Amino acid sequence: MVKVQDKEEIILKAAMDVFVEKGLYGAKMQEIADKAGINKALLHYYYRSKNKLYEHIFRFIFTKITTDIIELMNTDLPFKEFLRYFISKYIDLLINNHKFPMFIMREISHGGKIASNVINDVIMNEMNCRYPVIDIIEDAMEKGEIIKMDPNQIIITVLGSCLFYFMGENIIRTVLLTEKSFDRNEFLEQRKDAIFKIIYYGISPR
Amino acid sequence: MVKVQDKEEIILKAAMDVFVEKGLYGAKMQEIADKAGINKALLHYYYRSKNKLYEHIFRFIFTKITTDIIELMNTDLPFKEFLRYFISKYIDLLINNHKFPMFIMREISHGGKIASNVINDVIMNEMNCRYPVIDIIEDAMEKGEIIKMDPNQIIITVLGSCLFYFMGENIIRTVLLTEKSFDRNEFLEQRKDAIFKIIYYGISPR
DNA sequence: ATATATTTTAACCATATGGTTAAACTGAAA
DNA sequence: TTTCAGTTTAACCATATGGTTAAAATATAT
Repeated sequence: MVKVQDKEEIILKAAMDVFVEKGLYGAKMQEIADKAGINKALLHYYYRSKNKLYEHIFRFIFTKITTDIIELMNTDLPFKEFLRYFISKYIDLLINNHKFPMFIMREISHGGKIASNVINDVIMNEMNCRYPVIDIIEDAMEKGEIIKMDPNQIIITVLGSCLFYFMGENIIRTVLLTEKSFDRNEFLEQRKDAIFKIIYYGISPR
Repeated sequence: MVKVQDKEEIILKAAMDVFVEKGLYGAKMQEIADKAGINKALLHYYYRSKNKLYEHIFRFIFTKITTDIIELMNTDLPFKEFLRYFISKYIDLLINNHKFPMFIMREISHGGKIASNVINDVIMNEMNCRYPVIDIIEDAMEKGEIIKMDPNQIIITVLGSCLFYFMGENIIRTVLLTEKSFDRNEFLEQRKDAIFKIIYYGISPR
């Protein structure tokens, strides 16, 4: 017989697939139950309501990617290497979780309670006010390695450049990257390099 | 009495608000009817079904922003000025339609028929195979004004840098831009400048 | 083996929702 | 004024869906 913990994990995995794919409203409890190989009543037995289950999933995913990113920022590398390292590892992260950004953004853009509760919790716990990146960037500015500007502009440019491909992959592939021989892995390796070069030299003194 | 065309516009506006805010599944016909000040039956009288209405809205929005962007690219400016102009105008566009990108992305990421039909139609009509930007970029590379790299990397970086703020505004404001005195307009003006500088100098020869 | 607690299920229930229908209303043409 | 096409509405319908219940099945302890 399947152990409780395993069963819980099976359910969670099924729920995650469906919610990530279709969002809160588009997901149906029946579909989740089917995917987990159980029936609806058991789903409610484990997770009292759709909203509870959804919040569970959202919290799990949001926490995972937040801690992953914070992990990436926790380094002593000098700025240039840090930037290269961060971009590369962040894109690796996205390759392995390519549907998460859209899922999170979709939920956040709704501005519902579920998202904001989780976000507040996670930010309270994981991030203590000031993130290390800001310090790393400001330090590099002090040393004259990069030009002075609002560090947030740099951060948003890095994140946006990395994320956009994954959020819009379908349309980008339809409109922009239309070659039949397109090699996703190769392109993403080039992408790491391009983002690093553009941004690093874009903020270097001239 | 309200004219037919006006009424149609009222309905379309209401439907747009609700669909953009909540997506296909989250939107309810009743809510759209209420917002338009009519009842459900009339909604079905004008637009036979929810899917039809949704496709109408999606097509309208997708066409609008696509043609707006193509319009921006239709210029004779030299590369440097073109890049500055494009970023500035594109962000202005996003300021005035800040919920559209998320709406479009959400739909596209589903990969449903509705989106792909519309996209194929619009791309067939509006874009004839090769976009002017690629030419502008490759031209600048020939002249040695910018370094050689896959033009798509530049395009994706520009679009991602511009779009990301609008797609993730809620979370960015929560996590990154937390000052009470934050001035959105001022920040976005700075953003135009930052994106231009980072990318232009990032792809300039050194 | 028996009793007890925990899992799992089939059958229901109440409500929400997309969609229909037939009748009533309205404005303009004849 | 009458007529008729085009509008608008209230009342309905069928289905889907989140959620409940009570009983059956299973595991565990004694």
